[in-house]
Amino acid sequence: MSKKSPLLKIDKEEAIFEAALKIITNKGFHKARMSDIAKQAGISYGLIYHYFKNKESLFDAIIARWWEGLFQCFDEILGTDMPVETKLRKIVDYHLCTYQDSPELVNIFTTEISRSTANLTKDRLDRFKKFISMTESVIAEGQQVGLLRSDYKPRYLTNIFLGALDSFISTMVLAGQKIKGDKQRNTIAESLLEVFLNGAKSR
Amino acid sequence: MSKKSPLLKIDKEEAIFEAALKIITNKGFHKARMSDIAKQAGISYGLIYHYFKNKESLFDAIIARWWEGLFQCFDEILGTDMPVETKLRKIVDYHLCTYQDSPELVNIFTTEISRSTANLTKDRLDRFKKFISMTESVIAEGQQVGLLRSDYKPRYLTNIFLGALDSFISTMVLAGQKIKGDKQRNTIAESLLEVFLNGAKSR
Amino acid sequence: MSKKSPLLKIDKEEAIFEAALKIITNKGFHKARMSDIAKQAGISYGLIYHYFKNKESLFDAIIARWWEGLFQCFDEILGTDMPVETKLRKIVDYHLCTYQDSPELVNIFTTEISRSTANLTKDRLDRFKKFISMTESVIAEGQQVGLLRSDYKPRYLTNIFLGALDSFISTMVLAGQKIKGDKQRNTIAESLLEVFLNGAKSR
Amino acid sequence: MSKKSPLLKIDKEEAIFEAALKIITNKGFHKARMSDIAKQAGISYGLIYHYFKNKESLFDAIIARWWEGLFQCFDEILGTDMPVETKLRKIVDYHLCTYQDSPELVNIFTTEISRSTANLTKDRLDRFKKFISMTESVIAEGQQVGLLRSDYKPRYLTNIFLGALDSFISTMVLAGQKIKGDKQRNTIAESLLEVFLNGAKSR
DNA sequence: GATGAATGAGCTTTCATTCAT
DNA sequence: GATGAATGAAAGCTCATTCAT
Repeated sequence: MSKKSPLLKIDKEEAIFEAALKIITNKGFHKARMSDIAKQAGISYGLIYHYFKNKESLFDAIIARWWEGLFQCFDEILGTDMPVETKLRKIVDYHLCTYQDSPELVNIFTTEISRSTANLTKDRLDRFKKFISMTESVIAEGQQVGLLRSDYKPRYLTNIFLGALDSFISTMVLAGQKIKGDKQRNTIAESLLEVFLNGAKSR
Repeated sequence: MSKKSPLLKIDKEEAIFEAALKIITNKGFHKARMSDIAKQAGISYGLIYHYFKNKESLFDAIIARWWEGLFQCFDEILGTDMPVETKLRKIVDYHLCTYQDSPELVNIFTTEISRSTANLTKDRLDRFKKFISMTESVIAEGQQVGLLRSDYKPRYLTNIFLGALDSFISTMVLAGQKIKGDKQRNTIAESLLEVFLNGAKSR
Repeated sequence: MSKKSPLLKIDKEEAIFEAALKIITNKGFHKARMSDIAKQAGISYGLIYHYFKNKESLFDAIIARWWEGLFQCFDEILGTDMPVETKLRKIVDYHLCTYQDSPELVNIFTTEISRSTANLTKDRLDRFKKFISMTESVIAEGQQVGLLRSDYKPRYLTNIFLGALDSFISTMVLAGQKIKGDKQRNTIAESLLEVFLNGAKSR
Repeated sequence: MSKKSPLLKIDKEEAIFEAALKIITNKGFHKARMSDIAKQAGISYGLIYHYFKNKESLFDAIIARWWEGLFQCFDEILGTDMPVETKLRKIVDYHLCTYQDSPELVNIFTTEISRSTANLTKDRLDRFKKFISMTESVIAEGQQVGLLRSDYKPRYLTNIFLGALDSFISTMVLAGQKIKGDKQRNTIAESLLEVFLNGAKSR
């Protein structure tokens, strides 16, 4: 990149990663060219293949980063006795925080995975289902403890919960909006949760 | 009458349309080949170009059908004195009914337009924004008449509403679920609306 | 064409012919589409194939008309005792008169045959060579009777003669100029001939 | 040094250039396939696109080489006090020398540009007109200094001059003739000029 | 005769991937 | 590690030609 301080191996891989994020966000996976990514990363395109097997695996690496963070989030949630409200709040926070840090990562997840049947491999779908069902287990717990109404299937409430969350993010993605600071992030999280909890609360 | 009841002109165009719906749903717009579509429609691929200028305009025709129905739905809603609940219900119904009739159409809208920045042309984005803002006007009306809480921006509530709706559909799309009959459709519509209205109700 | 007076067979063939002239002139043989020609002729494109075997033979028909006129011109020249100046003048006149009547015909001959190796079939080349050699025989006759200098090969003088003639026409073709009336045609013919005869005259 | 002396970058581009010259000469621009050119150049056809944007620009590169040489020739002519005969001789020489070196280049210019309205873009036509008018300025100078007769428009004499020149070359092109050595080239140049100067001389 | 829907070979162009240097 | 020249499969699109009506 710069003449004076050449990137270390790990930095270069990261540079490619970031470049891919940006390009895939802008053009979509199919229209993103390896040469675009290389140019964005400031390297020759042949070099990408030293760090990533091919375009697909570069894509997988991106998706993996999303899932790793998310599943780690669930590790801190599942099987604990923290209140259901807090668990849901943590799920919301993971989405919003990641969006704050790397809107592109969330965008790619939203556009290329969570909505696209086209890019779905077996692996990707499995992880997606796992995510849904882990969320559903939190919702179900909420029904068991009497926080959420039990007259709807947990899957329905899960859909509504994740849908509202996803919609916020998608709208911001489409509009190119950034979350400005932690305060705005909190407002969004709170209104999201409150409407959901209120709407779905047991009575 | 005829030996094997050949398709009329309009039917042939419709056959291509349906084939495109199916193929694009399965493979996504970019991986969908014109030759796939032709094969699915049972015609030679050169013929597609008699009915549609190119791949893009075939795609546009698909999207147009979605928007036409939706905007017609809004024509019946906006500027009338029907209750806000009914208006929201009609929006939900349009989505679910269309999904019932043609899951592929809804799928394509969901995956290729409402979530994808890559396929967004100016025209497509404009229609999308129009849709959001018409929905928002219904939500805002709900706030004015005291049905919905006014301490959130109408745009927030709109996101939550559309997000929940969209999520239901996306989940069904991903899982390949069909809506089985009008009864199930009603159940979904009602639970969706009730949770939203309850969660967002003024107090 | 018109509802009231449908074209006779011969007229329709002529209409196609004229349309082909115009389209090929404008776009060149390769870019001229049969559908362009049909549209120009006011008929459906399938009908062209009732009158002409295929695109190539339509092209041949055009070229044939040129050659027929030209060879008829030579029939009136060769083997007669008319002065060489008159003979040359007749060759010039054929070119200019045809250009006056149908600039497109001359244009096609000039651009697609007399200059293009690409469109040269054996047949076409043979007729072209025949044309050159008949002209050369007139030039040679001029040398024998002492009108033209004999220290150059007849082929050289032929080239100069035909080149000057061709150049006039090509320039007019490129510039889209028409010959305005017989008077201008005469002026051109005379200056052409005078310069040539004077330059090539025996001394 | 190297195992089999691979072509340098510049050589490879030149190889494609030469291959294109040959193929376009044989088949014409429209029938010349990129794959033909690649095969002729001994490379894969994808590689052509590393060196030339597309077929059109490969064509333009060919034409550009012709014009560059020609306009350079005029640079050495215009605005100098060299005799008009010498100037005309230099124009003739450029054509004949180029033909000697690269008959294909001259052929393509002659067949695809100077005679074809089909391949004429605005740019190409402009350069062509520039060429005509620079020649005309030399002719006009000849009229002013009393070398050439002034009772004809300079444009007429220009047509005759360029026509004779062009015709020689076209005839050789069509017949596949080569200019054998400088001596033959001189003979052609001299006879061409003498006939023209003599025919057009002032008296 | 007349139409234009239907066919499919054939072309240009793109771009992921490889590999010699 | 780094480069970018080289490859060639793959896809969109065109259009001459056929043929059922």
